Amino acid sequence: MTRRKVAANRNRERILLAARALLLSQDFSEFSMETVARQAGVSRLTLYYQFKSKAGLLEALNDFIARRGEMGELAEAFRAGDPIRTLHEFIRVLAGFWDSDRELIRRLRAVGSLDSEVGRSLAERNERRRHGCRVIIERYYHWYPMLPEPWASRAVDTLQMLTSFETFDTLAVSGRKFDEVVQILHKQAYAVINYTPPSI
Amino acid sequence: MTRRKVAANRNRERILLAARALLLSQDFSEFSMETVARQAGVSRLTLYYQFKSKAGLLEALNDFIARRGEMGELAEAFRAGDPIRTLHEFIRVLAGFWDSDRELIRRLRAVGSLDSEVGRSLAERNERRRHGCRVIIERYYHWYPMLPEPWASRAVDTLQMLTSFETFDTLAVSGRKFDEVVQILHKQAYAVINYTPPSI
DNA sequence: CATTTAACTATACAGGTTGTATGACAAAAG
DNA sequence: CTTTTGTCATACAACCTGTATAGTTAAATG
Repeated sequence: MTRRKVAANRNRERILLAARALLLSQDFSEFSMETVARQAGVSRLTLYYQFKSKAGLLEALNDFIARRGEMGELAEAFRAGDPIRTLHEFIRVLAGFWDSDRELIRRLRAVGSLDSEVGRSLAERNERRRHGCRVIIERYYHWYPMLPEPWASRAVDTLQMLTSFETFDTLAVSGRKFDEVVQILHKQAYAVINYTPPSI
Repeated sequence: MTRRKVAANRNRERILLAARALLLSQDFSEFSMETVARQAGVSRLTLYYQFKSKAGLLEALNDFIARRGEMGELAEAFRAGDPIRTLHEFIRVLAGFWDSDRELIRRLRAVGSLDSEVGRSLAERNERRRHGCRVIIERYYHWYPMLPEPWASRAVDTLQMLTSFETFDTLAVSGRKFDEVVQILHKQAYAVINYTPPSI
């Protein structure tokens, strides 16, 4: 990594942080290449040089917040032997990620619904989560083989819904504490796999 | 209702239909007052005369699709004596509404997350749905009084999450048929109130 | 019937946006 | 020492929203 690239990356990060701050401030109309550049203390053309377009900047911002977290903890969840424990951890880790920057994620998703270019990069990450859901259901199916096939596919869809950002957000928006939201999600997930928790 | 108002209302409707069509066409960037006016065969200034601003047009569009449907069927659901039946119908009617114009609703909600003015009008309707959820849980609590209080409040939140557009949309987006989605929602709602359906 | 009013339109404008073209510049890399 | 890379300045085209001003026509009103 050359000295120049290091400096450039530091600049990139400053820009992304400025973009984040402005995306959080009340109205999306305030979010323009000009204001982001000014807030980052950088020329507007630098943004175009680094991110090519406004959509490119938003995609980069999405990757930026997605990369910190996720990977490590999620992989660990899948190393647990018990599929119930894995399910438990999977939900908890994802909820933690959604909770880490809720307002920002909500706005990024909104932009993704309106701009097909940004939308594609979100759908990609969605697909990875779906794969996680499928693996969990398959493992559970292997452990407790009383589940007929049409059921399993439905379970995957339901689990994906329960682990989505939108689900977490609508639960959290009514003021619930993080732990309570996770408890609700766990209980709903039990219903998906017809599991009755031992205690209570 | 004067003859003039009738003609004006017909124009309003033409504009709203044009706005709907353009909001559905791929990219939100194509949605401008100019293109909407052209598609409706009307001057751009007529839009400002009728809706005051772009946000006003989007709010009106939201009211427009919200008014057809909902009211009648929802009220009927609450007339059922059995709270389980009411819950059942409540979910089915709302799902039907979300399904009636999914793409459009998704985009309108996205705009609402980015524009605080449009957002307020969406939050209002959300509050009405929340009230419905509360009534259902309270009725159930009255019928089957084995539910302690912290539980009931949680049930309301969970039910609101399950009946939200976002929940329906993420389930439907994976290709499920409407009836299947409703079945999934019913099953998850049973988990909320710890209800076991009589026949498997 | 005469007059007012409501809905709509035409033109023009101010101030904002994105994205590109062109060229310069300094510091790091080779 | 020469080249490359990241940044910046200025300028521009083509949009956008929202407003001001004034004109038109058909319906409502007295």
